[in-house]
Amino acid sequence: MIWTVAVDAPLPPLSYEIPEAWNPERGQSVIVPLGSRRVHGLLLNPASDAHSTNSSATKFTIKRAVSPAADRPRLEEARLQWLEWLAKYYIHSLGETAELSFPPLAKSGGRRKSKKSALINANSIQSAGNAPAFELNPAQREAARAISDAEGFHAHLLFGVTGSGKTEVYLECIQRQLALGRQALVLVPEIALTPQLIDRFAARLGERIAVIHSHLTPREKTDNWWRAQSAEADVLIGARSALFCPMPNLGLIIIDEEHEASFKQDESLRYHARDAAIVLAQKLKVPIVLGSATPSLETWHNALSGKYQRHDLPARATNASMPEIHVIDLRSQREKEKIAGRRDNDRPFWISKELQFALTDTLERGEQAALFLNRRGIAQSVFCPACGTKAECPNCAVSLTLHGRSHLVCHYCDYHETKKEICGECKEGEPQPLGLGTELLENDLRSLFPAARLARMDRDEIRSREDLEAAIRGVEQREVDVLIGTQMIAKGLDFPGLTLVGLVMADVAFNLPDFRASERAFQLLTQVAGRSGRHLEGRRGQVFIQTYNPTHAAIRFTLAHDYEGFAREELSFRSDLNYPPAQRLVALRFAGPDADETLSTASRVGSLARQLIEIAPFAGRGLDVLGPAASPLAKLRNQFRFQMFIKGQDAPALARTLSEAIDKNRKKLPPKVKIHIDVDAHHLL
DNA sequence: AGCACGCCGACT
DNA sequence: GTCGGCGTGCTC
Repeated sequence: MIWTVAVDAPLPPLSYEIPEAWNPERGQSVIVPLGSRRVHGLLLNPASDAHSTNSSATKFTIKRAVSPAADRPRLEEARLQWLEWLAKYYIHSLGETAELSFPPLAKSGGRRKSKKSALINANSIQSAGNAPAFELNPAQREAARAISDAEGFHAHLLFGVTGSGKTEVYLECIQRQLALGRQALVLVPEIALTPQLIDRFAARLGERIAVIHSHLTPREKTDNWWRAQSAEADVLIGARSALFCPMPNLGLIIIDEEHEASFKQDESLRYHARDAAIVLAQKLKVPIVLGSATPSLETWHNALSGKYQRHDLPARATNASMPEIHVIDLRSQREKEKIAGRRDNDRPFWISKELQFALTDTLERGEQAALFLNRRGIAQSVFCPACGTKAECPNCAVSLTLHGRSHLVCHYCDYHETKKEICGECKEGEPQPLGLGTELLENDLRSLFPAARLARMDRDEIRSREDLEAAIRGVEQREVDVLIGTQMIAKGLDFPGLTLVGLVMADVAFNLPDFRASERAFQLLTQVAGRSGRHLEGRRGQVFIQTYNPTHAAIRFTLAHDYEGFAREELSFRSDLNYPPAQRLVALRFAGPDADETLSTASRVGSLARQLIEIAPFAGRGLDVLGPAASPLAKLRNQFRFQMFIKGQDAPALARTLSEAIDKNRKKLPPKVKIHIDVDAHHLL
């Protein structure tokens, strides 16, 4: 019996002989020979005789499968169709896509108890039964009811301001599903998968939860996968990859912080977990909830058009008010100082008087503050005042960042060198630091507030999940007065003592050559601001945004707590320029060791794309090809980078056709130039 | 992707 | 003499 089999290799499905005694069925896994190796394969369809004779006429002989894959359960039809959709839409091998549905190791022979308790705090589980029944407020109750009442596929947007208690709505919806004997899947951004979140779920749902994320060991992943797959766990909480776990009774999918960029995978299968989850929910005919205080414009667009049903949580769940936001214009700050002819000697250049006073107040009250800056290190770069030379990475087209007193580091590869006392170019000037980073903030604050206990959270300080957890615990237990951090402190953290947030230089977020920069800046500003005063009563949390560009839309609308206003303005801009969500966008990336060769390859693919647009079925459908042009990060790790964009509703379809054309002509193109197609690309640098 | 095969350069 | 660099081609 001949079957087409999706093999775990970057190849289209291949034909294999499957013994009838195995009772082969679509969706079953087998082991097949491939060249000199043995790989996993997924049975797709029995090949019709006509087909098999046809293809066997073309020189290869069909091999026999080795064995059934003993510990891989059969995938159900809805999941198979979903995998087929994923592979086609994101232009990736079906076999490699299917491979994501299975755990990295073989099933263990029992003794799994100890691992699990290490993951989930025992105290939280114990309190599960007697956790006080949480009183939902009317908005939460109405949202949970509306989401739970509808049967079958429905997409919901839970639009709740920071601190509005979206998690309580999720929990209510989950418990209703569990009562019906179904399972639930909760996807959260990787960074949010802290004990803070898991404990909260465990406290309400007990021990029947499983967790999957990239910081687990293969053994832990495998064990949690089996607990969800066997329905020993009712709820699976995980990062994007958890979507692939074949849960048998899935009744509800939740995507928390759906706007988060980390839901888009940037290599291999370049899927967006939120979009993939929507399609999975459709195939499984189950409801899906997207939650955010700052929805992605894609999601907002779908809510406006009625594709998604919207539920609002307009106020914080506690009695706390939204924080009070102050915008500090750094330009006028400079002016004032010039006029005064002096500046306070003890005040670092990056902190305004207003923010300094607010910090002093907060510390005197015994409350906590957080300073946010989206940059690590001491200084962005060092430059020579005599000849103007800037220290650059020899492997990447980026400047070297100063860490500590004299350590120059590349943030994109592992290159580092020691800062010279005298400029290597002109042998005259002494290289000076330029700009600022979190490490500098920490140093300066240490002298400014010697009594304050400081903690820094960025990629230099926090290298493991354990570090992250320890740092969070430190702030929770009030062992820290001022928290200094990058992106890392922006997301989902809930610290009751935190009443002041300072954004040291908001501009870093929106001065990027990416059409989503403004959206991301707004989300970041709103989310960071949302950490302040979440549990204050009778007084508002304080937020200071320092910027050189106070009229930027991201700042204006954050100041007014006006997501809808921001979305309206930004959507009209996107629509004018044919950017998503008005149109679809596909990025083609070219990377190779030789700039000319890489560019000429990109150009050839570009003219191929333009030719394809001229012919059916794409002709006259408003497709646009932009570029190729050098990427904003023109060289990384000695690879020159160029990119090209396809815009238009049919962009993914054109990309598929283009991909086939590239494959067919692959031997005519230089082998060292890597070509990647990114459907619905998000990172454009 | 992974692996074999094959063709050149530089060592024990 | 052979070890190993990677360019090329193939996998039912």
